[in-house]
Amino acid sequence: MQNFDEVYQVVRLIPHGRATSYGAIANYLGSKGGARLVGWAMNAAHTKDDVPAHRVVNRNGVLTGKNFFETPDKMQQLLESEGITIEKDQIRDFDKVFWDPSVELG
DNA sequence: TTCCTGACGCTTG
DNA sequence: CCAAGCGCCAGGA
Repeated sequence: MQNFDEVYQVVRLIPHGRATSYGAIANYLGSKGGARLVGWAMNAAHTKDDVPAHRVVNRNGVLTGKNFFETPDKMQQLLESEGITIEKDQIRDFDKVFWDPSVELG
């Protein structure tokens, strides 16, 4: 879906070592479909390897979709590989690594 | 074709 | 402050 494509575009623009939330993307796209559809888009994006879905978490910074990866630890592993610290499946200092598309992209 | 569920988030009780 | 419900769109049965 085209809506999903926009989501992929935003997710792809997430800088290395940063993370954003489903709601932030939904908000940037004008709440199109809401945060849920962003997560759903990630599911479709799962087939695409160009979309770093591991950099997308919920507004709490929790790795809710980690279970959807090849391995539940894969998401955390990728994030830690980028310098992001994970504490109990949650990003530490999420406010610091948080990447708001509506702010960064304008 | 219709109903239900889903990687979420906000508002209300 | 904590818990529950509703709303968003799309896809599968």
